[in-house]
Amino acid sequence: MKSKNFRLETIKAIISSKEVGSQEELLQELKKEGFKLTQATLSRDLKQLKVAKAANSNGNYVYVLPNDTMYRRNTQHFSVNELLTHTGFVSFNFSTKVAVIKTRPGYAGSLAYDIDNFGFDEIVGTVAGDDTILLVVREDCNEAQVKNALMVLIPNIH
Amino acid sequence: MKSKNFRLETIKAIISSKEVGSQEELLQELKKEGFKLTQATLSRDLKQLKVAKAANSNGNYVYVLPNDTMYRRNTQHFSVNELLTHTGFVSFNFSTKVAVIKTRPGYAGSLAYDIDNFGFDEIVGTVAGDDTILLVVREDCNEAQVKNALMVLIPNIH
DNA sequence: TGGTAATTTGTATTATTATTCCAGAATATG
DNA sequence: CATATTCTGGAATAATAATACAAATTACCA
Repeated sequence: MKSKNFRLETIKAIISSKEVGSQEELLQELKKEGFKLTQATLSRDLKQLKVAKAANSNGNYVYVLPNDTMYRRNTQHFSVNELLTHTGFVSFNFSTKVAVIKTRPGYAGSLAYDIDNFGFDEIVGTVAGDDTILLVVREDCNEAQVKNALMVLIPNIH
Repeated sequence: MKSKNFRLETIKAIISSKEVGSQEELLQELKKEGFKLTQATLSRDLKQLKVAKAANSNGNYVYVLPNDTMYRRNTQHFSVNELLTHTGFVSFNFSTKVAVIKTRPGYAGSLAYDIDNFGFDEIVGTVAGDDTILLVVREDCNEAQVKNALMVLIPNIH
């Protein structure tokens, strides 16, 4: 029981201390630590550890340790479209190149994040509190245009 | 600029609502939503979104959305061995099938987690507070055995 | 508006990872 | 101790995902 668990611990330790991009690479690191195993076994280990591989901000793929939030799913089964709708949106107001979106408490951040991420041409930037988002609108855009654009993320904006 | 961002949003929506196990599968879902694209493009999308793939508790591989904690690395560069050592361990005491580990404040949870995960035969279960872990020890194990076993995780336990 | 730069995409190919089959070790268990 | 269970390597192979390259599309600016 010792050897395997120790190997798994070591894998976690390696992954959490340095960026590893492939199983080959990880095998090398493990070899350095005195382990001898094949890619097949490592693949099994990673599966058991639920280690994931994803791109980092540098555009490299790296292994990452799992955490519970990763696996959280929207239990309520909405359609994809409905899902996109559940943004906590409450109201939309416009005033001279500044738009204000009110959301349900706590929703402002994530909605603003989505808006930022979407990269709307019409929107210069956003600032979010807990239930309010300020949108700075591009000079040559009007309320209708902004509303229209946001409809992709907030279908019930009208 | 619209089409792609909308596709990315949809990918996130799909992944966060159902378990998807391969890019092929995800392509099908996207097709259902009216997108037409190739595996190559999807691969690039997933890279950009930093979507990860890992095993879930059912032994299936699923895509998971990234979260910041995933990418946290131990910046201080310890050797793997040193890393395994930094558990916040402070002291170990034993009293009739119950062991008590004191840790530095805040470390009890993660150490207990590691202990649980290791699956020591000698340990029936653990309960952790903020700086204290209670270990319930198997009837036929003594202090030395437990200490010995734990040494894998806490090299400086002696 | 025309033209160039930058981004996005598909195709084809390569790289990487998961799994299979199987037999032999290693470990647990009673 | 004997048997059952788990683990592993070896050797492919199947499955999956990443990318080089060129074409197409879109953004941007004088």
